[in-house]
Amino acid sequence: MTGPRVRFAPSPTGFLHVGSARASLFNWLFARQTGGTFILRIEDTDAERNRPEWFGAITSAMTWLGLDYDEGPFLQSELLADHAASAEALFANGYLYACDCTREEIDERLKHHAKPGYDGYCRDRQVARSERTALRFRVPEGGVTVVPDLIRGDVTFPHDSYEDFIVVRSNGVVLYPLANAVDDRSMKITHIIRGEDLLPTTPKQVMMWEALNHCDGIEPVDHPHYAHLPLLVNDQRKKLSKRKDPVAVESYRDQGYLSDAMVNYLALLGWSPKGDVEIVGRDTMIAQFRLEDVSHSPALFDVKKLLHMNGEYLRMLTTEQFVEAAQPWVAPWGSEWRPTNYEAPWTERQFDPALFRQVAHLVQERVGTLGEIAAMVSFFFLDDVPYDEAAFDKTIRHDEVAKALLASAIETFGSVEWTAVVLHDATLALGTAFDLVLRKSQAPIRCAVTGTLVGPPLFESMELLGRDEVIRRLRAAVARAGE
RNA sequence: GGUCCCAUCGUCUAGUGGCCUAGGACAUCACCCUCUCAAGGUGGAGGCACGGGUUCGAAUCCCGUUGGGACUGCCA
Repeated sequence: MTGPRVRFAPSPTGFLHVGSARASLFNWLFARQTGGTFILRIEDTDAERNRPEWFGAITSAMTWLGLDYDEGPFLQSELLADHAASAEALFANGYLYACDCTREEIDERLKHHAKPGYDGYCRDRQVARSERTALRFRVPEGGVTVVPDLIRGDVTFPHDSYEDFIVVRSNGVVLYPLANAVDDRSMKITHIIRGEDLLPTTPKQVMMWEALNHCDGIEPVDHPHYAHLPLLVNDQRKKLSKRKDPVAVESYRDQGYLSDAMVNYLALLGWSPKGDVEIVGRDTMIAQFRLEDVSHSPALFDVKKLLHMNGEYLRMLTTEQFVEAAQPWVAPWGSEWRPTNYEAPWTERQFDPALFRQVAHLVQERVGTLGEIAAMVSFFFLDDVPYDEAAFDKTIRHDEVAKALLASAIETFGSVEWTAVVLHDATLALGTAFDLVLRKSQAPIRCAVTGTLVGPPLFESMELLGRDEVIRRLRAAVARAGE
């Protein structure tokens, strides 16, 4: 394999962040288009923040999204020896120096200076290394580092704006900028595609990459190409927050968003396919994707548009596919995967798969997510109609005409041919007798049969429910109104 | 404060000097369809942040202003 090599390198925080998912998607699209290699690397060096058991959430979310990787997952925690060796080489070649300053001491010294950070106090003190010393990188004095970015062009950073940053903590852990660069070198990464928030730290990595290339005994490696993707922001125009914003990909899956819709929507954030069509499959995205075409400005993650797009995808499904996709929400007990903290409104005994199959097309064009299905069809399976009290009061309990109409309906429906068309006509005739238009005459019947005023088409629903059950419900509603 | 990034309808975007009277999508409004709710159809409103330049010609190139954001940790 001689194509580009790219990697997705998330830290395991318990779920896949939508911003990370998009970064992963763009890496994947680039790799698939160029015949390159897509590598998954879990950045778990910060033992205090990372939970080993959490990276499973990342791989399962990626699998759901269809972002298959060619190598990995590699755990950065298993590459610690490499990091340490590189740090030693940098130290031996004079690029790193020991520092025993505490944060307090530095703050004290810098109290009267406007510029925060580090003052270079230990730069030339030849401090002996100990378990109290960290290793800092000797940032070149003067000059600049240029980051070649495929999306933004060359970005120039003056060295003066960088303090001598810490590379190795006093406890021996090699920090992100070096660990990341070392792994990218050993994995022969050619293109680093990641979020724009990492752009300011990129010069550190470039400087260390360059320093490594000049260390004795280390084979020089070509610098990679960079591509910094625009940030995903919330309606405050701030970077998506793990605390305040719904960012877990898993939660969208739980709500019943389709993988294809999610991927399509994510791709549209910062990129767009040719022409006026936005609904495009993975093949089209792979064929048309260009890093050069990626937008420069932050994009707002708009759930409304995602919801619309999901509805479009839901409606493109055949009824069979729709029924299949709905299983985790309508029959979770028989489903391999099921949404977390979810319970169907009915029991396995109450649920009738054959009936659901017949009902499915009635809801397929009405829902935005698979998670909305159950509430819409629960009246088919529940023995006790789930009444919307406000609707019941308004259309039945406090309406004497409606009560009389229901009584007539019970009589009429007892003998008519049991098809949606006939039921429609019968209700129309019933309405005429009471001087009501169909929209009015169907309301109390709908409420009595389904419990609410909104839902799937009434007459088809009644046909599927059957004469006996419908009449039972009409009687129950009349009795209930008389209580 | 410093460094860097960014700037087309409310939102996501098309647009790479003349095809722009700025196109599409979501949201929104109206109408149509209609047994409810949706879905669907038709139509409307809505934008090049501002100021200078360059050019015969600028949404597109340059400069400045303003505004927004990211980073600035012994996190990643």
